[in-house]
Amino acid sequence: MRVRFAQEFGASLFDIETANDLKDALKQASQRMGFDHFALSLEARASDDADTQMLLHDYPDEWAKVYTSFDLAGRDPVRRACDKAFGGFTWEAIGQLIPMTRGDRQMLAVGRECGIGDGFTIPRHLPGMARGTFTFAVAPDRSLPHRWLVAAEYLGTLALTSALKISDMARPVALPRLSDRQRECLLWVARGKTAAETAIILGISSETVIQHLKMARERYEVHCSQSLILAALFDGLIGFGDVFKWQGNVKR
Amino acid sequence: MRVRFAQEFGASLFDIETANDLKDALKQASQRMGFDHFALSLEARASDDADTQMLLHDYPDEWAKVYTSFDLAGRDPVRRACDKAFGGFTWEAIGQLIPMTRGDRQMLAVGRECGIGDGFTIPRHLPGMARGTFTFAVAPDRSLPHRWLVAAEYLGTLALTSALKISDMARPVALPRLSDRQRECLLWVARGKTAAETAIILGISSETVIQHLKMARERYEVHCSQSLILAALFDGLIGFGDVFKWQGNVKR
DNA sequence: ATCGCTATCCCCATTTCTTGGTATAGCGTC
DNA sequence: GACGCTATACCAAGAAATGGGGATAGCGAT
Repeated sequence: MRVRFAQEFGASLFDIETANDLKDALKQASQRMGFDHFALSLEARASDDADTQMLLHDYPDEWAKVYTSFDLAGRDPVRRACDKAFGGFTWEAIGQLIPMTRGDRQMLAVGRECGIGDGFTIPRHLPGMARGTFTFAVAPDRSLPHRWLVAAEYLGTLALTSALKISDMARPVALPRLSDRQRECLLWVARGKTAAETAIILGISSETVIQHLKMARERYEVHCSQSLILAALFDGLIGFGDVFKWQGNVKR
Repeated sequence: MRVRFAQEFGASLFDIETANDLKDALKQASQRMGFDHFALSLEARASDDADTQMLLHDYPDEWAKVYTSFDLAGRDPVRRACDKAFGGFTWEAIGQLIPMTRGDRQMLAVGRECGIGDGFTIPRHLPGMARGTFTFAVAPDRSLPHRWLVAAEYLGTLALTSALKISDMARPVALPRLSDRQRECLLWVARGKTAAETAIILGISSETVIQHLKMARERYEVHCSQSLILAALFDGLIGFGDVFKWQGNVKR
């Protein structure tokens, strides 16, 4: 029965062509499945500054207002957990994915006061293209319809696929290209070495290392090494394995 | 019935602790669901370490031999399609995701000759950490059990999660804990702000920001902000979403 | 009520990064 | 050969980070 619903509703998503239609359909479906609210968030890389974000939700106004006006996105534990999970997770299990600070717990509590209780969030990522999340949530006095989570995982994915299609965000951006030397310097800096140390390791002048990093920053259009490292990491140019493994000890 | 199976089998995955047990369980489950074969592939990001790859499958020996000996992974259309889809896709629909060359079709044909017909592949990616795929396949003369795809999307995800857990068991127990303020400062620095700018944003003295960062570095036992950011990112204390959403009008 | 933790603020010396230049040499293409 | 691109190397000024000292106040728990 639930599988049937998921398949039929999923199929209907393919015909949807506007964000508004998608929102209405998702609202209906989420309530039909026993959830009180949904939220779809999609962020994509785009070549120019076209619209790169899509946010559809039927959260209480109060929560939306609090969330945006208090800059809560930056400390949202749900967002962080999304970088740690292959699939959907319930909010009560976030503590198993990431360390929860006091502020994190407080934020969830504020959410409850605004009418958002427990939730089930499905994170999805297309490297170099887009990232999205789909959340099903219930009111504070209710519990998640666990029997629907299997269908939710499926439908959340399809909803994000549909949103991606609608927003025409599917165009990948040309990734900045770094030379081997630039990447090598970047990697050693990411490992915590200074430019001078990197110079010794690579057997070149420290000025040259600085120049390589300078060029790399220009290509990524960032102005500090932190941003450069994060961008390269996000794009897959370097990986955590590259950074941590050389340290030998498996501390992390 | 299918949801029930997905939930029960999914729950059983949490207790699995070795790759062999996982393989046996997946083999059983995939056949129970009407598939003939499965394949799980997980690559944790590292440049040159064998331990960071996991490949579990029950494909025919012949296909596995052809695949590896001809290094077909580099030109596998299924792998390419994985970079384009948020969720599971059937192989017959690959043409809608990526342009199919003659070589692509030929490769699928070779697969059929080796006993692999149609398939349903679920791609998953954790930026900077890992990438994985889970494939359910059937023999050439059979068709995919479409009613099971909803459950497959769910179980494939859980299987990858389980594989990640298994391969990552050397994780340290006690993660350094940062205070909310420390994390907040760290986050703004990761976003490319200087300590002075962060101070203005948070409405505190720049000396205090510096102090918070100092403490955070001490707790993580690193001596530079780069290492601090990477460690916090790896541990899930901050996330890519936290960082990039605030980079002006998002380039990334 | 004391202890531990946190948040806030301050000073200083030194190192490192960032940005703006310039310059040489090699390599492949047109 | 001229042109564009890349890797290499150097200089200088100013901004920023790092590591070493401090101090006060609040808050919750034992």
